[in-house]
Amino acid sequence: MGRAPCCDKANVKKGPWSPEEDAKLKEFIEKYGTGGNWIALPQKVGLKRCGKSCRLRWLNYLRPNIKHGEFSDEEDRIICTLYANIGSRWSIIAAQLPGRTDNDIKNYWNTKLKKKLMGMMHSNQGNTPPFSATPHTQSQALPSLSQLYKDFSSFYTPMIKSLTGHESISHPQNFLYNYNNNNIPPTINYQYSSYEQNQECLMDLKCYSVKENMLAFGCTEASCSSSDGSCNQISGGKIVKQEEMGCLQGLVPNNGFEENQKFILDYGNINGDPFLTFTDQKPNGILGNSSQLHYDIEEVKQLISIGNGLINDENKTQEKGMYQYYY
DNA sequence: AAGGTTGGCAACCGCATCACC
DNA sequence: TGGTGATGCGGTTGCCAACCT
Repeated sequence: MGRAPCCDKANVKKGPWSPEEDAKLKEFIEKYGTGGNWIALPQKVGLKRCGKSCRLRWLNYLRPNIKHGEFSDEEDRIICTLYANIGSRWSIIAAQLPGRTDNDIKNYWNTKLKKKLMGMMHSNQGNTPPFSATPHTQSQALPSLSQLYKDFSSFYTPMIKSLTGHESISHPQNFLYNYNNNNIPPTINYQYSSYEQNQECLMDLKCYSVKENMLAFGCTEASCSSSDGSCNQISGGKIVKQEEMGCLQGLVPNNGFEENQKFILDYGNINGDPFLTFTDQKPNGILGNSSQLHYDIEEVKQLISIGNGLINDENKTQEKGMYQYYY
């Protein structure tokens, strides 16, 4: 037996809203609010509409400060950046764009922005992306990190330039290469913080400094100002309490990873001292502990290419999963 | 001018999650 | 703590206007 429908389908009007219906709904909500119950609302307002339909109409069209019309370049850039990081989490993306609704952004992405990006990619050297869309298998050799960087630079930099206005990303600026995650094409995240300057915030994502920048997905502010000392951050699309994110409390020793979890590898080089940081990511997207280890680039490559299992700093084995390289 | 095609967008649907009892 | 209803989200549909042939 299926669940009961939220309203009497036979007696509700569907399709486009009339100006009269809009006016009724708007006036009622502005006067009395929703009362926390959308299902009961249409009856109170005197509309033959489903509660869900009323909610949608209000949120996407009638509520104050809704922005309609053309998206700015800045909005384009934010959408592209967040989409590259978190995918089609439209509500989270919308939260970063005041006045825009998730539906608006979704439609805009599907009808215009995606095509615009594809156009840029295809016009770039007339080539397909230099990264294999085939999921990585154990028998495949991973490309070297320096090769990844070269490929990335030559293929994506013109596109990024057109989106951001930035000339180029120069080594050792960090970028994120999302390898073996079954996305086609593999996702690229580009970031601009520099190791030298140890910037707290990346250019457009308001991310953390290098040590914590694996937390960068959709973060709001690096600082915390709420009265109780806690605050919410968005990580991997999930809102989590800051204190839940071990990374923010400093680098803590890693004691191994749970099975089938993802992790992020952060390769860097400070004053000629290469390091590898990996951060475990729970299945729900929350990032947990991280450790900083000192390997050279060949060791990193070797580490990445070893087979299944868990990763920790003692046995240097790894699980299959999503590998995100920072340079 | 008319029919067909495409693009844009509002709205709907079904599912997952949340909140409350 | 499990059940139930409400809410929120993302994917999809369908309508309409603009454009093409």
